[in-house]
Amino acid sequence: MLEKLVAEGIITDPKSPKGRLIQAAARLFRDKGYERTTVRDLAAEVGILSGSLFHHFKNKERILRAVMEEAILLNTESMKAALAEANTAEERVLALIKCELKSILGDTGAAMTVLVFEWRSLNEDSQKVILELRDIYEQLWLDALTEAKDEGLVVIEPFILRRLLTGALSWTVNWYDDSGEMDLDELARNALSLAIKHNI
Amino acid sequence: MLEKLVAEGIITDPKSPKGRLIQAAARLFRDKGYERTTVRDLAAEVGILSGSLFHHFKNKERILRAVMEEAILLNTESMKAALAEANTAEERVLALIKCELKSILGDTGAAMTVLVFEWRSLNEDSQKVILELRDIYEQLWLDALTEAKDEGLVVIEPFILRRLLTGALSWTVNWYDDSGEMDLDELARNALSLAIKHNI
DNA sequence: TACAATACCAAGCAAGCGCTTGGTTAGTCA
DNA sequence: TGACTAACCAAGCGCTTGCTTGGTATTGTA
Repeated sequence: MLEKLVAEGIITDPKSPKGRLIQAAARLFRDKGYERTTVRDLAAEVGILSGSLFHHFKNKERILRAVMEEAILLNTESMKAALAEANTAEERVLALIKCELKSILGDTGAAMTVLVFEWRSLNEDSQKVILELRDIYEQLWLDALTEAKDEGLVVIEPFILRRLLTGALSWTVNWYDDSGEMDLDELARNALSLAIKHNI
Repeated sequence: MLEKLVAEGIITDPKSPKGRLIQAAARLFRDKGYERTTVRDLAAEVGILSGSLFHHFKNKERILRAVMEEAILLNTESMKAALAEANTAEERVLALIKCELKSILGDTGAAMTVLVFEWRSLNEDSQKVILELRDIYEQLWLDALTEAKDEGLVVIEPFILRRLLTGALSWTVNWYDDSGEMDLDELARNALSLAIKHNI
């Protein structure tokens, strides 16, 4: 999946200098926030001097944009893949929940957290770019939830439900501990039970 | 309620210079973020020069702390009041949801948003102080949700449910528009239906 | 082996930052 | 009236910030 996107030039190779910089930026932006992270912090993290960053990106904000852009592109693809393997409406909703939780709590977690919490640090142009990518991503959610609503699995309006779920899921980054008792699948089932009325 | 807390010296009078500064800081910190808000921004907002801020607070971080401290104190009191008027477990959960939504989307919304999203800008000491106040606040939630679970209204473990709800509710600040079709009561009922199994 | 293109260094600039200092003004109350 | 205090000004200091510039290694390709 990742290799394919790298080969297509959609995502920067994480082993390249630029790719490693994007990864490091994601971590630092999540941990310290975009504003508190200096270009010197970023450079030190990949072992270069601060001025050398600007060989890879024209300014600091573009690094943030790259982090967000690649995160959303990658996770849109993995959601599509997960949807393709689900057979019922409920399975599709659960698949999306698992996918989003994995993206938030797993390897791309840093970037996803940045995507959610550092939005306002983007300039107008960048916001437009990311927004278009988000729309594609969100449409996958809306389609699945609308289908679930049509089948009577869900009572809340799909786009309201999605927004409530967005908050609930993205907030997990602030409390969920994957070394604790509850594994990610169980967390996903709990989240599913917010959305769907089971008859147990 | 507010007058009482002001009279007791728990909350700064919002009409005093210091109180107006806290209010303005809440708005600016929400809109621009703590880091992006300069002491010059803060001072200009209340019509003084930047240096004069430090007559009221020893440093910028203490302004953030004051914003958070007063927000949580005020809203803990209003939650207690709302709970006192509810008669069943379900009513109590709904009361807390409404209360939290009001605090996020109403007058204290700026401060509550700051409380949720600017946590890491507090230093260690301040985090401890605010954490103690949060514990009191969260215990009100846990008690209500535990009661609901005991009565079979809820299937998820109370402290997991609370955390999912925290995210869902606090995220509303990013999308809910009170001039739109859905009023706050309906939003609260939607949120309640995440938590509680109805037999409708 | 020539030669770009890529990746980086060394040094530092201009602007903005939080905060300090010493002093002034306006209001309160004995 | 005079002592006291809360609120603020005027000026600027020391530091950090994002970013620039001109040059140098390193790498891939023919």
